[in-house]
Amino acid sequence: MLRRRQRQKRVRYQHSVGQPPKMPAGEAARHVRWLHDQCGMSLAHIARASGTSPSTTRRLMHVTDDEPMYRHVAEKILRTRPEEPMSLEQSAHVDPIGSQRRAQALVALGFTGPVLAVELGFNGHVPNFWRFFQATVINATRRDRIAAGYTKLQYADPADFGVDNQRAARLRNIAKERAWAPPSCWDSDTIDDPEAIPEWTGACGTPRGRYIHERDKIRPVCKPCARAAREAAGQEPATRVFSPDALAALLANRGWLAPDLSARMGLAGPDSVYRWLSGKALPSQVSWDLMASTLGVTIEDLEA
DNA sequence: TAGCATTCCCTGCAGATAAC
DNA sequence: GTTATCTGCAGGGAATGCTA
Repeated sequence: MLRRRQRQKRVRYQHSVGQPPKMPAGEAARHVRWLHDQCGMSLAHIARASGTSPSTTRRLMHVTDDEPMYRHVAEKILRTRPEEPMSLEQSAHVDPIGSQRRAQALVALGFTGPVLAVELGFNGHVPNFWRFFQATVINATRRDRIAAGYTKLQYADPADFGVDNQRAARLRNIAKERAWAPPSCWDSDTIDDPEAIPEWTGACGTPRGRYIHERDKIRPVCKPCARAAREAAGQEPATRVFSPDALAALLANRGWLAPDLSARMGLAGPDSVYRWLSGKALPSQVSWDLMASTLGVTIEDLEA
């Protein structure tokens, strides 16, 4: 009761001096949006820095200018200053295809994961470099770092970066198995085009390209040429491709979530299942078999 | 045997929602 | 209006399996 009287008294005083407890959220909302969009701060980071709740900062991203909010909360928000400014362009999400092709091209030259994890801006973290090939979006800063590293390395010799011949040959074999094209197969003006294909033969993507692959022994036959040859022959693809959509549909049919499947498969946690569902990782053959038996389907039911 | 590739474990972020 | 909690997911470090 006493607190209530004190609060009513304070509210009367605030009104009398022209500062009611609530004020339009517009100014605070614009400040939060500026900190988030222009300065690269996360909403939780803004909440911590201002001493408010994360849900408050999140709400302010969507309120209208005249929507009321508490003055003391708005003042905390307005006092918050940006940390480590990052431009909107730097934090924007972009298509990773061109960056992935550049990294693949450098592997095809014989550069190893540890070298590329340093030179392409992964802070030397090798697992993240290899995981990057499954990314569906990246930010513009990463794209620019990879482009800079590609420019530096595309005509370089891996030996100059401490890569011995044996390791370089192994990496070139890996690229070969995955049909990753070297820099010579890409043009700088088309490498970022999702529709572009690497030019191994001068006629890739056509039956003639497949013929040139065979004639000149350019191995492996690139995917566009193999597809063109299959289509010309009216054949279905022979390689197995795991389908995240098929897995998602099977889980939905059973009412299972990722943790349910991981528990039934005996995995330590749901992380791998999340990565299979998102397409960011492919299951090993053993995991694929186990997944199929756990779901009571054949491995073909999990193919694309 | 070295080191690459994959998986696991942990932490933190964002969205949704119930509770205060 | 604010806080607490849960879920899904991404990223970093470490461990382990695999291969040349």
